[in-house]
Amino acid sequence: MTTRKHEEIAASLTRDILVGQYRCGERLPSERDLAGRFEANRGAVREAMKKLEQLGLATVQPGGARVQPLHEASLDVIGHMLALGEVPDEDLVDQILQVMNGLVRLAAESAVQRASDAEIAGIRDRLQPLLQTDPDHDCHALARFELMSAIMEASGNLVCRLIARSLLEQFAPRMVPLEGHVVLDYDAHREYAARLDRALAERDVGALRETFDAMSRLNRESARRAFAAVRATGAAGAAPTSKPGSTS
Amino acid sequence: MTTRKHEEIAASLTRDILVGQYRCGERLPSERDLAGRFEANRGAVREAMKKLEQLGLATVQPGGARVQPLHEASLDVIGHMLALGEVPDEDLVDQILQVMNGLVRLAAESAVQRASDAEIAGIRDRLQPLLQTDPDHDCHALARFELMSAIMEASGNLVCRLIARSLLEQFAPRMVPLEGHVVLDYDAHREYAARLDRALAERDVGALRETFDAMSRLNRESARRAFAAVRATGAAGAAPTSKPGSTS
DNA sequence: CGACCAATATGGTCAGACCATCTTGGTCCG
DNA sequence: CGGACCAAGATGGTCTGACCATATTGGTCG
Repeated sequence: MTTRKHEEIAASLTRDILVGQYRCGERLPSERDLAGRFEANRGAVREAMKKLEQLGLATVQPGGARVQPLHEASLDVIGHMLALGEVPDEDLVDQILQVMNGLVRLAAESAVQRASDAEIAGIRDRLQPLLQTDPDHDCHALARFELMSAIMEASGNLVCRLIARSLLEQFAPRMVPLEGHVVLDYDAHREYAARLDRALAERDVGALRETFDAMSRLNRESARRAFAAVRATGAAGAAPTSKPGSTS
Repeated sequence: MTTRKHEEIAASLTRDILVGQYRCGERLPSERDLAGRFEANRGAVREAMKKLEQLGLATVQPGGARVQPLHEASLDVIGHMLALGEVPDEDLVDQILQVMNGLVRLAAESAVQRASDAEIAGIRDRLQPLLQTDPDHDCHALARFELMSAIMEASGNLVCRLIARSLLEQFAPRMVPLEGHVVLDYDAHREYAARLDRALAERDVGALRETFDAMSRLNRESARRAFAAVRATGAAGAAPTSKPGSTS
């Protein structure tokens, strides 16, 4: 292992806080204390505390560091929460899917209203792979990702892009354990892609919204089935039930 | 003097990057070089670089730090971008409003579908101040904020909450210069609040969506007018530090 | 019992050094 | 002449130790 003490310390403390080892408002051990426990110098502990503060999990002040309520944390905690168990928390994944779908919908609306014909055409090009009878799993996933990226870029909404990118970066790596259990309804995707193509061509915001809402339901249902499949196979895996939505 | 060298350095570098002083992909000066320029310890420069990396504005690697494309940055850059000028960028504010409105709409949908009757009642309670003929500016703003918070909490969607909170924390402080130029249509707000109240009571998702979309248009238009007002007054004056009477 | 104050603990900062790795520039071979 | 190769310098990463300002803590005094 690459002697990166501060990462090890930060990961340990992050996990301890997220699973409730340290309660909200409680004081964390002092930096010198932690340095002793982890057999590291105080600089390493200090960098770890900086990371905790950046994640919004704790506030570091002269006199001691205190744990903050989860709902005041940074968006970046999502990745750590997803990584708590071997399989991500299903409720949290559903929340992410809802937000992601909402953001893409918003971006698509902006794109339809703002983007040039060339940009719209670019999006529709990315839509072509989804219109074909192409059951290849990876290609389909890649096409969906590129479609989303194109929509985000054409939306001209930087805020939307930043959030979606951040969420996706934390979300995607943790979905690998479920990848094999996802069964997509390619026919439905093809149908929605066709509707999307038409809505884009005619710049029909209403149809766009309806289609994205339908795709949202499809994606969430698909994830739900994948979790059910994982539960059915991996009965031994025990995930600590840390519910999002917490104290006040 | 804050004597916090690393904050000063980070702020300076952040600003330089955001205004295009350093172009994307370009190498930043070395830590030792920057330490010399800012007459600071390398540790301070190092902490500043950590901050830049956390903001997603630069990647620090052995061999040098390089500037990253803006669309790969963290959501936290929004606050710095808003702070670039005396008055925030209008387009960026509109993007934020769009995303915030979308998030609240999503949260409200989730709340209507998931929350208990007591929680829905709690939201409707927060709606009461908006239903009265109460032209007080600050009270109205506070009521809208609390309504949003209640909806976010009742949604049970942690992701939504974290994003909205982060956005609001960066957004709200920068809106102070425009505060005095915002003219709200209280009648329209009252009408929408009534529709919202009805939609919540009947858990009518369709009506909820329509109302939030209408409120989104109202808020964006309100912001647009405020910017126009600022441009009209600030064009001649040098220092637009207007104090419109009441302080919070 | 409460207010006050000193001793202690804690985080914040700084300085200097060493190490692993990347960059850079020259050199050597084909 | 061009490309591969290698050594020297530069750069970030880490560690050690120390000092300072302030918050905490516990005792003391009124």
